Amino acid sequence: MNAPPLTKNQALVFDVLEKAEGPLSAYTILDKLRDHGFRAPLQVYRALEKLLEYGVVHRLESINSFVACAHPGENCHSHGIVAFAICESCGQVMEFHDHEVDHRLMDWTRGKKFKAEKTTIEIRGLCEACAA
Amino acid sequence: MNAPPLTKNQALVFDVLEKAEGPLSAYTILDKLRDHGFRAPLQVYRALEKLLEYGVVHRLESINSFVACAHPGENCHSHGIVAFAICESCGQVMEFHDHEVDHRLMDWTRGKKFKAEKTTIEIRGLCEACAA
DNA sequence: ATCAATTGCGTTATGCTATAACGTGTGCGA
DNA sequence: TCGCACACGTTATAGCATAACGCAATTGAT
Repeated sequence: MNAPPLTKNQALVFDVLEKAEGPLSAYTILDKLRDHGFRAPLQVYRALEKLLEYGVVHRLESINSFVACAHPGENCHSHGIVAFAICESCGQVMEFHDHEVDHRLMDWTRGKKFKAEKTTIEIRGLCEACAA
Repeated sequence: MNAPPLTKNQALVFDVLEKAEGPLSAYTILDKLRDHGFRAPLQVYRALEKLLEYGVVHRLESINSFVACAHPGENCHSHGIVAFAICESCGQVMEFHDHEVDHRLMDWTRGKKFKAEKTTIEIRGLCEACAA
């Protein structure tokens, strides 16, 4: 699932996410792109759908937001399960991968014959700077 | 954080969740409780807030729904991180705990000096019956 | 070359999820 | 008895996401 060349809207949305300090909601992205002609949520959601598919953007389920993948250029889907630590104070997101966690979860799903499609791991709390 | 006696609304909401086959959205709960006098979303959300606090109900972030804890009577918060496998076909939810996963995530947060408050692990896919 | 299928795009409308803000009543300890 | 905390009810609003329609551009098989 490597990313094909992005369309205009996809590139605009991706650009906003990449330049952002932290995760953004779809409507925040929309507002940032009004000057570029965006007028409706669907324009954002449709672009996001593709960017998620290509693996260059992640969705943070617990805060209804989106963030650019921390591994530009690479195919993030191949790193196994992606985990996130989200600071509830400053909004910063750290993305990481842990193969041992993947392994444990896969063991569990295998044992239950559960066919996993998409796994979410999100840790909310305070980053080092904000916890001080 | 053991559960104090539930108020009327809390008991009603909890009862609906416990008798349900799978997770329910707040608005679905509301509809099921109209006969009991519920008229507004806040009545549900306020009850859910407490039930979540008491640990007798879990929120499934990835599907904006709520489910009764699978360990009635016990204090679920003491089991460590709760993980869920959610069947996208039949809606059934399996709740489980894996201390090794907890450890790995805690190791990571310790290393980053990240103060974890709430961790979400949700696996979406197909249960054994539905995958067949 | 042409037709059909696919994909992206724009727009309007709508539905679902969640909370703000205000007021009421009740119980309980100082 | 006063003040406080808490549950509750109601109205309104904010925030998140998609349905359904139509148009334009691209591609690719015949």
